[in-house]
Amino acid sequence: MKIGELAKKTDCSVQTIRYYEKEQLLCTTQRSDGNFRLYDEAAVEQLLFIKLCRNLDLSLSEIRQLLTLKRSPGAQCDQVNRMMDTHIQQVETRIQELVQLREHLKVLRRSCSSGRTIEQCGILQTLTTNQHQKR
Amino acid sequence: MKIGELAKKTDCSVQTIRYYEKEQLLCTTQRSDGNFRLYDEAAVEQLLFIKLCRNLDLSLSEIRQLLTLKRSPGAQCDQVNRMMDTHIQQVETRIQELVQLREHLKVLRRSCSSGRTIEQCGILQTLTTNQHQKR
DNA sequence: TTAAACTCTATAGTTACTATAGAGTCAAGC
DNA sequence: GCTTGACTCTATAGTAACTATAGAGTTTAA
Repeated sequence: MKIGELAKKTDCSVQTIRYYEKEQLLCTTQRSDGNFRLYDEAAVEQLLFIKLCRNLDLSLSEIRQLLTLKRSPGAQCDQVNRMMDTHIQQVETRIQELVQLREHLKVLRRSCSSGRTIEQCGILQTLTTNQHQKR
Repeated sequence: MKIGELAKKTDCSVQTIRYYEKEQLLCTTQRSDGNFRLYDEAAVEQLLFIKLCRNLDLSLSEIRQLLTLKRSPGAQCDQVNRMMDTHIQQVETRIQELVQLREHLKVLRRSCSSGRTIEQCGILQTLTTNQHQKR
């Protein structure tokens, strides 16, 4: 199958597939006489695996590691578990940051109302005041 | 004051200050005989304002708009309020996405335990299975 | 006077793509 | 055989908000 068909099957853009190849997430494939990339079912599986990982917000580098690990089925899988733990922790941290940010934004928003001028704007006043607090 | 002093006063890197100037968040300043940028207290205030906005995760483009608005003190400030509302909504959405992602990751993590091999790894098995769910 | 510390511009790198230009390939219809 | 359209190829630039570097010039203190 050519790249367009693979793209359709996996709901991935053609450019993204070529990008993944360049980034070593997909191996270089056979080429046709006219220099077109040719793929098989294994490529579909691999690409779907990559997509699932991306949906989990794993980086391409992390996915690359997972793909490497998959190639040694007898090795310990602790590294996979550790990667997930670290990743979960990062998501957790980001959620907490955003929750705080949201509260900060809401407080700020409440300091203004409609019908005011820029000069009277509670938001701009707060941001311009010299109390320069951090996140 | 030269750029290094401004950087120290605002806890901003020298490169970032030059970058902000290029991006029109800071106006071009006077230069010394030796072509060094020279700043005054107003620049400190402006840069601190930008930093506060960045801490609120506002984009440089949004900050640029705010700075423009600040220059017409008589205009209505509804635009500022709308920008905040939109921004709060975006943060809200992102939090919800991340909370879902976290749950998904936790479920996945529970499918594996220590001491397994790659072949037995619950995480990799789940990701390799053909149930290709979306986020 | 000379060395250290500072500043300047311009450029490349980061992440994970997306978009484009310009060229080649292939299949179907005339 | 020829043309047209759909597809593919490579290479390059753009995105956001910086960070890092090279190579040059300036200033200040010893």
